[in-house]
Amino acid sequence: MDHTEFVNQLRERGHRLTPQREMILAVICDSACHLTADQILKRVRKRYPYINKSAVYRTLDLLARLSLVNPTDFGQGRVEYEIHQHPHHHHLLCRNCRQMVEVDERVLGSLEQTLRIDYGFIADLDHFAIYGLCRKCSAKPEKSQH
Amino acid sequence: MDHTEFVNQLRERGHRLTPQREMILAVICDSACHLTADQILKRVRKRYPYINKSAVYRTLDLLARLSLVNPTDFGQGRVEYEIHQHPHHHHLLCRNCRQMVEVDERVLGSLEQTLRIDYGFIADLDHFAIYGLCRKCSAKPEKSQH
DNA sequence: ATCCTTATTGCAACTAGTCGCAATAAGGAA
DNA sequence: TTCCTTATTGCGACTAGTTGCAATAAGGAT
Repeated sequence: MDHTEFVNQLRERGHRLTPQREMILAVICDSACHLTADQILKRVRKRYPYINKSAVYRTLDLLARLSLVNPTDFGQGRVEYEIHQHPHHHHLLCRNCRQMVEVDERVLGSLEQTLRIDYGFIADLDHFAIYGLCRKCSAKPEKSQH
Repeated sequence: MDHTEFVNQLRERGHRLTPQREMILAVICDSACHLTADQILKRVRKRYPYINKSAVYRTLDLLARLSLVNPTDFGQGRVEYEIHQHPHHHHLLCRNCRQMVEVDERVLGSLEQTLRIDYGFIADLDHFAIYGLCRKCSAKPEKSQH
């Protein structure tokens, strides 16, 4: 995926395009999967070793607010970023085997609707992963789950 | 709420009862609302100034694994603990006014069922808060949401 | 091309939480 | 009561992420 459209988005919405931001966006666009802030920092440093980690955190924060990247909170302080995609998918994370399953966004559709209609609450359901036990691990006896 | 039943639970499940653990449980039982690890540490220190923060984190971890306390991840690294209660409630957190609304656990019942039936995934839906905009804030124009 | 405003960066100090390891003490056995 | 095993604690060093502030530079105006 080309990152020029993301760069344009940034400019169009009144934010400055700095070399740091451009490099961070390029790294995220080039990656097929989720990246942690630290992985992004390390990859940017291959091109420009002087980049500061504050710039990375602040840029990721901005890109998330602009919905250009999507952070997913996997709990235990693990947050991973990926380019914002449609249709969005949610993440089921097995706490036993650590395997991650991606599910269609429609799975959370009725929850979103219930919260909106019954509570007037416009929920943002994209930002967390759901913990639990996957099909395999829930079938196993407790013992093998160490 | 008395904490002796929680202390007994600990012992019955083969864990040692240390003064540190007893004090941590007492603090959580005495509090009507959620507490962060740091708040718990500070309150325990009023009784016993020498307690170490590692002990607090490790105890909270243990109590959560035993389902005696319930940690809720509010995102941005904010985790708060409360005594495990039935029926459980979920947390809706407004990202604009920071107000928290508690909703009945049944609101997430059909999601839990869908994940179990369609994906064989036994979800633990108690551990996170749902971000979004509350009724008041979603009605306001964007401006006042600074 | 130069200037100007102010958004953004780098830095350094800070907070929250984790981890390995040696010392301690809980609680069962003798 | 004393001993023994080993779970638990305290410590200190570490990681991830945040923040205030001075220096820098993006990009619009002249």
